[in-house]
Amino acid sequence: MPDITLLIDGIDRSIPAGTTGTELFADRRDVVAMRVGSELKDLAAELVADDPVDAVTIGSPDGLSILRHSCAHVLAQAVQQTNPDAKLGIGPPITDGFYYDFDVATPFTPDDLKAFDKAMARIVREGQRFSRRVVTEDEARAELADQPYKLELIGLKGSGADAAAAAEGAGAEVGAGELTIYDNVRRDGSVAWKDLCRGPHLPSTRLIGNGFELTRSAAAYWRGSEKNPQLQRIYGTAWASKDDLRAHLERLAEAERRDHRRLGSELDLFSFPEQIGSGLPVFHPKGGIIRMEMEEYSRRRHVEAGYSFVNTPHITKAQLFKTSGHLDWYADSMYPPMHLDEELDAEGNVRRQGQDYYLKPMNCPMHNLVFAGRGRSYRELPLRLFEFGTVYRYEKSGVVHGMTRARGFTQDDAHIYCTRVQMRDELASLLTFVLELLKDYGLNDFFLELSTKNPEKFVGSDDVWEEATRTLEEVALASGLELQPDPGGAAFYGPKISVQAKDAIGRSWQMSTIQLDFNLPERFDLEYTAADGSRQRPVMIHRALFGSIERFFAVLTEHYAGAFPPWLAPVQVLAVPVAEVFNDYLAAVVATLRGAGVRAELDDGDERFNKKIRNATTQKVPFMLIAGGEDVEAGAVSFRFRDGSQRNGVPIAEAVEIVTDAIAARVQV
RNA sequence: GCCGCCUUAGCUCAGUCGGUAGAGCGUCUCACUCGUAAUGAGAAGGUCAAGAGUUCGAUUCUCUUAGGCGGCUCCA
Repeated sequence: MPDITLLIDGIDRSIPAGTTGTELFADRRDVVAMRVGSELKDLAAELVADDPVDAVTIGSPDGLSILRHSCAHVLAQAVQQTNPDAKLGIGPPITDGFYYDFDVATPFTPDDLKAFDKAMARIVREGQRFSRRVVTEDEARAELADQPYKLELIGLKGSGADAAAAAEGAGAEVGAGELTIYDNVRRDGSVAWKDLCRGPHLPSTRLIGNGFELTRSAAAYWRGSEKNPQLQRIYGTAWASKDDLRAHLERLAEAERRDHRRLGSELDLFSFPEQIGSGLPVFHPKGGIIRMEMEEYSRRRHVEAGYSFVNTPHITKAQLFKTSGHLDWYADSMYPPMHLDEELDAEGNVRRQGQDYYLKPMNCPMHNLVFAGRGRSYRELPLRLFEFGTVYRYEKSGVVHGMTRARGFTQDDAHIYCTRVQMRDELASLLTFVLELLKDYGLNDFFLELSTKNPEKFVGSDDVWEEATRTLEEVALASGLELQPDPGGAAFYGPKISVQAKDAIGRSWQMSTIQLDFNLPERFDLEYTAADGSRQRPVMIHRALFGSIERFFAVLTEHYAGAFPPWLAPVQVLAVPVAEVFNDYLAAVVATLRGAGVRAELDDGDERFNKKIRNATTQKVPFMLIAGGEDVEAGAVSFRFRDGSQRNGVPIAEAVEIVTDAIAARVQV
């Protein structure tokens, strides 16, 4: 057989024609697939000249996706073993795992999942081979006659529609090019199961090993649309090894421990009283202090940055939201109106027309009224209006989630009115301002996302869009941060940059947004007088830095795992006497600290010393100040820090300085 | 809004195959108190989420409502 020459893992090699990946990588057990040119393929594929080949190892991102996808097939096989009537939806790999959707008469129970887990382990041990087979559309239809959802996917492909776009995850079933079915072949050659799938897959189920686990089941709409039937989705996670699985589960446990809803009640920060209503938080004293510090620092920085402060009501007549367009577009997610001031005569006829009042879902219309309150000169621009504005949105009951998705929340909302010429500088300084401020709160790892025009849905002229988008992009690139495009992701009224921050355990959160608006200045007919005396339309920039205080509070709580840096900590110093006789001594130290503006408390309860240490530790107080006989004699105190380390015999004046310095520098300790 | 699960003391959770309930932590009281993560004893605390139904009897079974959790959809 003639040899062919091709680039294998970057090295030119000569191999016999017809060689498969299996043969090529026979001595590399961690290789589960290969990348041929730009395409991922099964190891069983034959190699041809010219296309460079790279090994895909099971631990690589591609390898893990393949593992997870194969694991989804094993799940589906397990489900159909016990439930042959289950109709198959789609089963793609996702971050950290996979899912598979099934149409079944009754939803799955946790016990079902356990049973599937066991059945999957058996299938894995059987070492079934994944075998790829090209079929024609007619053959596929015949084989999958009892699988309506698969037939629908075939139909989508046949119609030339992009199946991946038509159904999220469906790209895993039918890709571009030929239709393929994967057979799961037992060692004796019999076919255990099959599924319409583009692949690639692991060579054998055995490679899945024991690094997988089914995690939950939930309903999901077929092809992601509320109009379609709901299927039962089973989620699982899968890793290259049991150790990797354990590490993943430990990360989940850590996230669970940091959950702001849990820490919020453990540290007595906030709650959601049922009597008030879903998604409407109340802040307790300790959470209230944190929030106050967050706001105070933000206010100070905004003053320094040349912002003007405004305050606007929570409720307004309907006309304002007709002008802004909210009632046309977003009435569904607004609280319904109260109808006021209607008067009826004795016959029940309307004598005086009533008025609808709405809770505000956004602050911008109010700020526009401030702008429009009198004639504006170009000399006033940029005019930056800032407000901690509380808004109310009637979120669907299923989406309310702690403080990250509430129904009542406070935006640190600013609207900046500037000329088109000023737009670039304003955006550039805004982005710098936003990033600097976020860093002061302890977030350091950012990336940006640029949402650009949706050609189907936008207002404003093309050239303004283009200029604004180009400006946003340049400003974003100049920041040196990673920039991810989000084509078509802009709202209809203007392009947007969003700042995403990664927290201490690597999760990213969307924080600030900076958004151009070409719509509201038109709707409110906003104008300023230019230097030449002409009336001009200002450019409007919406900007929320925290997004919402509640959400930012939640993110910081999870980022710090409740151990806030001293400047934010509700109790900054807890003084713990070694025994009761030192209460007075420490009370004086606490008074000194309070005089220096420190939130210091004395634990003069009748717990024993060790218990007090423990209490302060579980409350995550940054500084514990301890005093006993030795300290009193020396006119000193002893520190115990969060990590358990100590610094004993510190003179009181120095101790106060240590604490006040840490607070002023906003450092973590 | 949709699907599933859940709701027992302030918190975390046992329990009752239908006969009105327990623990730990926390709270309160008393005693104890000298060096870095839990002193001991006692007490209080529950319309078993709310309402309706079935039943001799419901915290337990059924339905409705509210709230929560996990997804889906949505997120100006």
